[in-house]
Amino acid sequence: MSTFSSAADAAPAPTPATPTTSATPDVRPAGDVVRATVREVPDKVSTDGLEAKYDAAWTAQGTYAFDRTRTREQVYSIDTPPPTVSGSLHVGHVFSYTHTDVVARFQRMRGKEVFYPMGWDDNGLPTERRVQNYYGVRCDPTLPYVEGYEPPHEGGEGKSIKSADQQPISRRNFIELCERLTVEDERTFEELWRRLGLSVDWNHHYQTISADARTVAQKAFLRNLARGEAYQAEAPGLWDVTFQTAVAQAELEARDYPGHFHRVAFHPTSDSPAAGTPVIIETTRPELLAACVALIAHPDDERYQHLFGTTVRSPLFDVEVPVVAHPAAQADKGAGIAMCCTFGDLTDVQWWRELRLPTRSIISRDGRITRETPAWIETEPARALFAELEGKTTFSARTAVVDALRASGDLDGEPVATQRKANFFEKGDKPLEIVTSRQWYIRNGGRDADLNAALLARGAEVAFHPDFMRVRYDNWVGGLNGDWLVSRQRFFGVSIPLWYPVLDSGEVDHDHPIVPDESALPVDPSSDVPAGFTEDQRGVPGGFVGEADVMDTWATSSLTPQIAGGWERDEDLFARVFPMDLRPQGQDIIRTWLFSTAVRSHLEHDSVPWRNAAISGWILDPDRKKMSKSKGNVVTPMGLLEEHGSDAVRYWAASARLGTDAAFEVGQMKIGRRLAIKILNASKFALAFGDGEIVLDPALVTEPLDRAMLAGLADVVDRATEALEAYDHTRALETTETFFWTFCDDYLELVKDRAYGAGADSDEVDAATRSARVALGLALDVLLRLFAPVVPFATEEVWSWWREGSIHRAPWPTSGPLREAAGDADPGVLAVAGHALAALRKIKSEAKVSMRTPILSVELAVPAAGVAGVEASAVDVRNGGRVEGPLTVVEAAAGQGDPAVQGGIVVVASELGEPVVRNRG
RNA sequence: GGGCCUGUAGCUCAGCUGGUUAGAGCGCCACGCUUACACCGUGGAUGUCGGGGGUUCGAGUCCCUCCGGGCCCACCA
Repeated sequence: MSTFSSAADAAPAPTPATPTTSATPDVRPAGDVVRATVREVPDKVSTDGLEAKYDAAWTAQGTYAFDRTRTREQVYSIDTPPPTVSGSLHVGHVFSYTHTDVVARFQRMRGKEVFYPMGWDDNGLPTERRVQNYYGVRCDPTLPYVEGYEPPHEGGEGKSIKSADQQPISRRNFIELCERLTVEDERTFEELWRRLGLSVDWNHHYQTISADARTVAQKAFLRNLARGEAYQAEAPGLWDVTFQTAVAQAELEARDYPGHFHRVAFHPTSDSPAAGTPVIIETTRPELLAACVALIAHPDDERYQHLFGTTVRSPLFDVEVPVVAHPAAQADKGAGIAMCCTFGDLTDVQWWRELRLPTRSIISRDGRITRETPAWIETEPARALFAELEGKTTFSARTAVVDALRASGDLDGEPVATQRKANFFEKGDKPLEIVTSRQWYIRNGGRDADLNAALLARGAEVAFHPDFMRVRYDNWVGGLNGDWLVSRQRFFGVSIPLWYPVLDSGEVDHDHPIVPDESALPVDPSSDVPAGFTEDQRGVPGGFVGEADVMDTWATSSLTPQIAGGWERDEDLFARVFPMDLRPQGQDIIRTWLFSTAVRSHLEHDSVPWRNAAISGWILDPDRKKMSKSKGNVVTPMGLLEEHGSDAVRYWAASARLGTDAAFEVGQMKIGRRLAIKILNASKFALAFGDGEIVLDPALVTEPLDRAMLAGLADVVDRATEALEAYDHTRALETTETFFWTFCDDYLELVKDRAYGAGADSDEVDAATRSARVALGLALDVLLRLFAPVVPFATEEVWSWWREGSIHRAPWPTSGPLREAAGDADPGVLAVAGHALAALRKIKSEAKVSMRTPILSVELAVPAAGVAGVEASAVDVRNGGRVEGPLTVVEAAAGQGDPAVQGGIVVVASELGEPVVRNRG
């Protein structure tokens, strides 16, 4: 499958089918009043089926199609996280992708042309495992490509297949199977995203294992190599014995690991001043005793001064090792004197390097003790003992060594259980070992203070949302202790695009890699042949060998802006979208994805990759634990959307701030559903008055209450806009929502009768009625657009009743026209009128009668500040409260009334009419 | 050990630069089928703002300290 199939590649851009697909500023010449005609309002509104209806409509109309003729300034580009296919999407994805979509929709309505691609991450261990099990194959890069290959079986879902039963195939065949398998996953994922209402331009999607992505990854690597930013080194490094691959610092995870302290006696040599007194060290890894190269204590440690410069002999293996001083040794740890082995941990590596100690490695790459007795073990009993350890796992070797120590009397006391921390590969389940190997690195500031400072400065150029997430970036960059290890000894992935000459001696010359021409990318060195060579020269003296390693999956994902933006493939597009505006992502991968992307962009483009980073929080279980992928599967995202509706689920997601963990709460979704339904119903009502023509002319709004409402709405628009500009969608939603409920509960009730035209005898609509109708139209017009980013389906449905085109291409509202209509009206008038209405309702509620019951007379004591407001809206208050007799307003005495209850308005006296009883069938 | 976030009504959360008597929704109680909505409406009850100190005329908000949750880094002798 091609990465960017379609419209996006072929300039010019698709012409939007509807005239309003491009946002225009919400400014119009005076007198150019929008006249909307209401049509087709359903008798019974519903949110059901809106997802399918509008997904189809948006696709057909190209509502979200990216117009690539726009300039960089007009574009808002998003570096979407590519979800791992072969995993499954869970509620956490729905949560964070909704946040991004809210931003995308807002920016689009603000007039930006939004570049919002979708990627699929199908390059990595999850896909590798899945392809193995599904097809019963495994990747063996030494094998040649087979044209038209068919796997032994298909659909071996669920159970894993022993590697012996897997058919070995070439890397290229393996990648093809991966692409075949992930097509289905991607279809499922796309269905979910469409149903959720992500306003992605589906013409722009990519796969991290596609030829285009591989080309970008390899090209960027070759550029790094050419500039000296990529290099190889033979060095001890962290190694996962299960996956048998080197592991990068960023993939480490410290976990608790049970172990034991063992006190082990070393014996000073006969010429030592300490001869005769054993030196006791403590170790949790006695199985490494044979790999001991020194005992090390802190230079200031009084206890060991007399030993520095002398030698001791190890127990059992009888190897002579020096006792040396090094400041990294800590007097308060263990016995204060450590056994340095090559290599037990990273401190050992440091000592080995700085003290120039010999290398005595006994752990092989499969995590077992070497199968050859090392030369430095000389005595016969020692060699015999080691022979027994050969091939054992570290676990059983430890038992054997401890037994031998106990037998020889060199174990001081019995092992003491302890809980220690060990480094694990985040996807592995055995502690990492340290083995020496040749690996490729990319400079990331871990060994270079200048580069480190430059990358910290890049971080400072990015606006983090929320800002405190920047600390994670700074801490990580500041704490780096080595360059980025990018080579992996895996079989599936993007190849490191290099070959090496084979010398006449038959040795491989790693120092002079053979580099492909960029035009030849992507290459697979295990099956492709470097220029100037032929396949029969592979692996023979005078010929070449291909680099067997693949790149770290982050080495590809760190280039998502380049992959999605068309770097070096579509430079015209790239110039319009890069550096991107937004990187949305989870907080857990700041040190990996976010940082590595910053590194690549800095090195290749001397630029930040994006200006903003929006970091979403976790979804927590009801028991406040992070909802893991496996647990998340209990509630499938599609099930959620089907049960509650997409608008409802989006509402739940949008209610949580960026960077803050949120509870998985069905209740919040129900509220969202209620909001969506309310939007439909209130809109239906607001559009129901008059002859169906809504004239959105601010000049026609004359009534104080209507003006007050619009003045309040103008404030809401300003506040919501400001919040969204600051990536605070929660505040924008809350502000809008609060206003909306007041609008429904109070304003609609107050204005209802006047809008119907009650009291107007003639066909001629009087000014007060017209004022209400116009105000309703203006308010609805704005409210719908304010809600559109969060509740795209219900708002689009309402829009379709009376407006042209998609609301999602309508301009974001501005407060200008509302203020024009409101004049100098005080928004407080609506609040006061609402309080007065509530006071009247309370009379009926306490009398336990229907709200339709008329009030024959009432006297209200209103706080001084509200008197004018109640008087100005008296007609509406009377209508809303069904006051059929006198409504008297007096000023409340100081201390009278509770401001928290009906704004301090107190009913002094009231008389109710006969309760209205009416049964509607 | 270092750092970040967090602790407000039974639940989920607002509370911006310190300023009347601390808010919302859900849930709960009572009432009401009102020509937008019963997937509804109306009214009501509910808080030692984690504890303790301090600054201030005034602290949920600022400072110190302790306690509880979550996370990141470091810690493998």
